[in-house]
Amino acid sequence: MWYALFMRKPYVVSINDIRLTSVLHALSDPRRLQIVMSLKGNAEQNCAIYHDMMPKSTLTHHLKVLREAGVAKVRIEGTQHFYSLRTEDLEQLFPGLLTAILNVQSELISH
Amino acid sequence: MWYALFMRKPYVVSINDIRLTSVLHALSDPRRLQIVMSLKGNAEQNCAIYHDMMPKSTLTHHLKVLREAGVAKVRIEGTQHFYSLRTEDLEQLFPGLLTAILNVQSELISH
DNA sequence: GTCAATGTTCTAGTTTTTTAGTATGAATGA
DNA sequence: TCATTCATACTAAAAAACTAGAACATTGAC
Repeated sequence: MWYALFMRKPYVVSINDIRLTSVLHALSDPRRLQIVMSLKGNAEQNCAIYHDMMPKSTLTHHLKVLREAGVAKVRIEGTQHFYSLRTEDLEQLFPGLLTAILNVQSELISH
Repeated sequence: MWYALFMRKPYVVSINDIRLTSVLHALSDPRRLQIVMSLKGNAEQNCAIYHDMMPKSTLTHHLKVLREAGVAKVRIEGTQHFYSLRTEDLEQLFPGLLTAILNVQSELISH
């Protein structure tokens, strides 16, 4: 379609629209938090590594929540999507928050 | 007083049962986060100050979520309930987390 | 063009959460 | 005892979130 050129880049939430409640909500789901933990240390992950965690459509949903909250961003390369955390943006808005969360021991994450 | 022994103590979540996802979920609601912010700096607040924010039963619900997640605790004095944050427990489990959240500027909290 | 690989969108069913009215309980003072 | 205050419990309805199957879209290789 004619607008395909504009859709190649996924919508990214402006740093000015990131809000704490949305970020906390995005991080409050065990599966999303697991995804976020896997992106620790500026890691970039392809969706494929999560496919044993959940069905594709469920994964897409969770990644969308993370993107729309401003927690994660995606880089598209061919047919593959590579996800990473918006570490700098989050640090700027909420100093120390992401670090504190990423440092939590796995036993304390969820029941 | 002798009958103090029979006084109902509110259920308190053991520190061993506090989980990050539950804490983040509790903090992800704008009204609950507003309550938490009002408890900053070891403040202790009586429920009454929140009564212009929402109906009593709604307030009770939100306070219960905060208590059950291990974010807040309550001290009962007569008919009044005084709420405060479990600052030390949270700092022990999730170093830096609560501080990071309490330091967020109000404009960045919610839409 | 056709095909396979990779993800998204659409949709619906289920579960969880939020809200708030009403009823109930516990403590206090007259 | 009785009324009052303060807060929780119960209940039901509405809203939001989660899950996942099926269809669709995009890319790259042949």
